[in-house]
Amino acid sequence: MDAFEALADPTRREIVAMLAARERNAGDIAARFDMAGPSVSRHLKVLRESGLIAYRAEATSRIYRLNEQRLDEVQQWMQAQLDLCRERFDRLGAHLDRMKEKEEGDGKG
Amino acid sequence: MDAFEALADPTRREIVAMLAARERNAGDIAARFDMAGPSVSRHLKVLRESGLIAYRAEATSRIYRLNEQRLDEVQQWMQAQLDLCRERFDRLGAHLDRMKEKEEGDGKG
DNA sequence: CTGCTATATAGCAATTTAGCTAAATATCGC
DNA sequence: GCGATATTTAGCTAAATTGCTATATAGCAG
Repeated sequence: MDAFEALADPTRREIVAMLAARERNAGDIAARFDMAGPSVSRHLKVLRESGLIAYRAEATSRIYRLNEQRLDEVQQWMQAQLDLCRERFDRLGAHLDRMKEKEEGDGKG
Repeated sequence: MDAFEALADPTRREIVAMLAARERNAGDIAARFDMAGPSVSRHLKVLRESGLIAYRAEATSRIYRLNEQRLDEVQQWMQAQLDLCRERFDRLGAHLDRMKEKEEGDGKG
């Protein structure tokens, strides 16, 4: 999953956010950045190669759109880590609960 | 949010996944990789500075744990983009539904 | 085919990164 | 304090990345 690498750059994250709202052509995207056109074009290429975005040609312009599926893959990896993290936390909570109940059951306190 | 940059590296993602399951000391983490200890140590540093992990010292070892909060921030950014994406898709669906109803109401077809 | 617009690629310089080995730091047992 | 263990920092090199400008490609208007 090379998408993580693509998302490491703030310019590319902005592009992703722009395209999450709606599709846009390369020129509109480039216009939003204080950066030479070719530089933005390269960012688009990285995003394309990561599978996070795709485009269709329309006359002379290329209309970019987000590829939800790839974005979802990244999302799910993140979610999986969080789930593991929280599951562990829950187990700890349950464990402490059991300890507490046992203590109370022992007539201690 | 520098955490995205930290997550760009596959070794660091593996470390995150390891720590999502449970906390571990630096040596255990390093042992899992076919890489010199100092190299792993540097990855740990990057993760630390990104706020994704933290550690506590215990005797001579440093016990690392995931910082769920930072992970959650990344997760939420991802989720926000997906939500935007899907919301737009829903609007399109609703729009098409309205079109279809209108057509049927027109007695066309 | 020519010129115009939209976009991408080539090639370059500066910066960053990931790996390595060697050395420093810190804790523990004596 | 000394030696052993655990871990990090320093300093290096090779490779990758980012930005730039100049050039190439592709469709459209005439």
